[in-house]
Amino acid sequence: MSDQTPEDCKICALFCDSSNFCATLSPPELVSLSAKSQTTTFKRGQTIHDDLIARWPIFVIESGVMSLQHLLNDGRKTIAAFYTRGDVVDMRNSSNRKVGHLVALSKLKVCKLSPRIFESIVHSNPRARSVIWDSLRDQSFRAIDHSSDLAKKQALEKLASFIFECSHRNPGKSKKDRVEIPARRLDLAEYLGMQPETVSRCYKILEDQKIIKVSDLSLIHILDTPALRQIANGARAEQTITAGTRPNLKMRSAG
Amino acid sequence: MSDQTPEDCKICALFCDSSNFCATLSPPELVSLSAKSQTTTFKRGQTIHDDLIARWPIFVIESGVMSLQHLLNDGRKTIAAFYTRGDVVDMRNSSNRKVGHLVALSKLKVCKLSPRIFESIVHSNPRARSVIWDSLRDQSFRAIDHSSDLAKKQALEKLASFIFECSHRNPGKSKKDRVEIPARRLDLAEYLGMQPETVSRCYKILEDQKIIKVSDLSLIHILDTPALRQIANGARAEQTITAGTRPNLKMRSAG
DNA sequence: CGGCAAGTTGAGCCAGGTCAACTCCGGTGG
DNA sequence: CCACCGGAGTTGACCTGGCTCAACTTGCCG
Repeated sequence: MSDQTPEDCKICALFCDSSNFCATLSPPELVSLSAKSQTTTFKRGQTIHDDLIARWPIFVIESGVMSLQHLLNDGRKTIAAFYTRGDVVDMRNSSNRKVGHLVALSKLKVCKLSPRIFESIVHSNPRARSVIWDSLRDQSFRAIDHSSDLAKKQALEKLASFIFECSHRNPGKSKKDRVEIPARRLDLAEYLGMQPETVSRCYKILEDQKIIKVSDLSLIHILDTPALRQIANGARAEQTITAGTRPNLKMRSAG
Repeated sequence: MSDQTPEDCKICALFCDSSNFCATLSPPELVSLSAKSQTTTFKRGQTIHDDLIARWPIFVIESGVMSLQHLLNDGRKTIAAFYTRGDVVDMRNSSNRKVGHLVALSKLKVCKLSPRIFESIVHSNPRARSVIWDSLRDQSFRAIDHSSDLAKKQALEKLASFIFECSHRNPGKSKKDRVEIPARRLDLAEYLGMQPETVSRCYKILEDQKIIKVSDLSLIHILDTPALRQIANGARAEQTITAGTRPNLKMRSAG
């Protein structure tokens, strides 16, 4: 049975991650899906063009990070959603509505699936259907969560939420207290609806309060999970940006 | 054939609206779904309890408006999503993740569907599956759109976007320029991540600029669609809240 | 090593949050 | 039928979180 599994699939995100969508498939299904699929890579900043999406509306993120961006008329940019390893992106209605541009935020590898084969597998295999349905529903609720973060949370609270979101989204890699942030400060700001300067200041506050430690621009250690959770859930920090930085700055300039 | 259609179904939102999900069903399918479904009504402000959702995780909005609310620890409330007539709500993963509370925003009638029958229809009927899948994907993209509205738009821009969102969501009722707003000011504020006072001020600006006319708290007329569209798409209004109201207020107090 | 892009720090300002007073309206009871 | 009440909405005045702009530092790539 395993000897029938195509080689490529053994390392594929859809096979290993993504709640094992491909692992629910029978070998013949897997072979036929694999035969009609293609991987493509993108460099950071590259946009996935509309005509490519029209031809291959369904794909899986193999590695790297992809963003769905919206642009306002005057140039303000928003990252409306992130997709990471194992996420299944289904753009089959992108022609009906203006969903935005897909842009690679890092070196990105995607596996484009044949819509026809995908559909026929979803039809015939109830377990596969259930997995893919759950994943789609999960994306929907993730977007809803993100909306509510943006709606009422303050900058510090949004950042704290985001750290937990990252930690939940790659449970393998992060050993609970180590969280990988898959984006640059600028991207992060665009996702959280704030300015890069503000992101930077918020990180500083969390570091000063010994709640996190920023080892690298893309890797942080959570030192005090309950405190971070408190902030993320909106137990309104008495230390806001103003209260947090300005006294510190004064102290620093005084010392 | 039509004599086999259960009476209840003829007026059901899932049958008439919702891209005609039920209309794709064969009479026997419809009969079996109908037999195992139940309608329930809620009053404004009522929460749909978790145990009800656990037993009936899939339902359709027949009439009225339902909201998905998130609550922060210090009491700040957000309406993360609206559901209106024809929307299919699938909460089958609500146990895995904290999705929030479902609260009726008006007199609400929902039709609870048997998950088992629903699943079997989705399995056997490709057209029904495609319709329901599209609808779920649409909900997802709607949430993503909403995120990007909240992330970078100013208050006035968010309100303008919201008016278009309402107009698109019940294309039947609104005769292009008449838009029904299905929520109170307070709910609207919670959905758009702003204060009721600010919502009120923004309406006033749009009225003063002769872009809309508010006939009733829940019904507005769009007088200048291009201008409203401009604002919604972020062609940064030179008239912000401050610039809009304060001069007016001065004029008023001077006159 | 030089040049550019990303990130950080600082200072000032403004959009919108906050609080308080007032109006409007639907329901209730006398 | 009107007096009263309470909750929703509106208006005004003030205040602040975070945006803006500018200067600086850091890190990456050739």
